[in-house]
Amino acid sequence: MSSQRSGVLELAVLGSLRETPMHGYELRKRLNSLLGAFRAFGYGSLYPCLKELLRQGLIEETLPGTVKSLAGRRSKIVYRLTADGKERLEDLLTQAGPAAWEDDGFGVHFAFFGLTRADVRLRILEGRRSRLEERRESFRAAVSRTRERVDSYTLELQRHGLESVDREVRWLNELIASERQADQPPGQRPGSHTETGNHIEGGAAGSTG
Amino acid sequence: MSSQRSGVLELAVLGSLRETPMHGYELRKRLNSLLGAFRAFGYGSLYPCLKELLRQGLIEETLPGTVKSLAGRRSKIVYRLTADGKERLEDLLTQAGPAAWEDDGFGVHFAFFGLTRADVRLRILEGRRSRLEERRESFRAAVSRTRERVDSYTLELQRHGLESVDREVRWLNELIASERQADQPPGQRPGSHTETGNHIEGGAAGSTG
DNA sequence: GTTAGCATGTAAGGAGTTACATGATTTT
DNA sequence: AAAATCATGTAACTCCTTACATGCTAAC
Repeated sequence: MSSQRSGVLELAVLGSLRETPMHGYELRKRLNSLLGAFRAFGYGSLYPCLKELLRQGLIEETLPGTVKSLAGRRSKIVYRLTADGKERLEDLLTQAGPAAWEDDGFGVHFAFFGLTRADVRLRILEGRRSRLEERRESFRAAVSRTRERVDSYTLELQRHGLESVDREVRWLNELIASERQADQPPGQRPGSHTETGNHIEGGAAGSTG
Repeated sequence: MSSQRSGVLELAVLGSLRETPMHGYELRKRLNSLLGAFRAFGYGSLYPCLKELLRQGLIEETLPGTVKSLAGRRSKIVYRLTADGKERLEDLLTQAGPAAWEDDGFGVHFAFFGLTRADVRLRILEGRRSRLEERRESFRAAVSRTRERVDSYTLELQRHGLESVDREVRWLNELIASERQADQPPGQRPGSHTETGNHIEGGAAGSTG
């Protein structure tokens, strides 16, 4: 009701505002285009979240005009991170616990990998992989356990699920290898991974379409 | 709290109990092995749901045959569908609305395709495909919109998402083709655009039932 | 001068989850 | 007889969703 303490939204909002101050409406569009696959938030989620973050002093309103020259438009409230908000974001980005391995959490964390420390990135990717490997094993067990007692749709569901999980594990393997390789040269710190830094390209880009 | 009116759990529980009467603990294991990829329910979800279904008269308790002489205290409660429960299940299985196209809903509906009418199966598969095609388009839009302004992780996330969605669309295409072929015998479908390129031989069409 | 879309919110509540509590039965 | 696991439940809570309400403003 009154306190959105954790969950994916807070991270998504803080992460987005860190890069670009925005007002709520725009934020929602950005978020939903960024995370399209995983989630889609409504205003009913966003505005209460912004309100709560404001109350906690993690973000602040900046009246239009002070930021970019929006030529006198009013009734827009542009939010940006405060110092506390940046600290909080750092905390969230550094938390590589189970929440970062579940479907939603992983998607959001990955979306902000650009702001995340290299060692944390690796821990999240590996945690996610373990999580999926568990799932894969339980799938395999299910398939072999129910091989005869089950109709063909159930079987197909499990088969397809198994294949999807398997694919994602391989994707993660490539990402992890890529991260490790980028981590090899001593002293290489993130900061400019635009074209030549620690990009992902080689591994995961199958480009088969 | 007190009423689990809709949602995936009800369908999952009714569908499972239709095939085999069970007690809660076993039901949970079955469910989580059946749906492993999509969801995993805890007892805190299941027992309240069973309680509510009982209250609605959709399921009933049946005492296990081997009851040890325990005055008033039963150790296992086996549930099975009532006539009303079967009716309700029919209803749920026939509902091919948006809820059956979202991730969770689709998984559960698909898991019980063996109990679902052929035309409803087709509608669900096609609805799901449309849903994913929408998602794919919004992904494509996002990718081309942000091609230059975005770091490589975000790009990779979108690329991977796009590929996953694409794969699932192809999977659905095969399933739909397979369903259509199994549906052919009565006669040709009038005015349907058959862009059917590849069908799934020995695939998911119900031959094992 | 009214539709369409931008922009901001609130109240109520859904659909589970988490943590906890307890007893029965099987295994060691 | 201790440990493990089977089995059933509840209270409190979380995180978000839905439906609603409102005003501004750009466009036709």
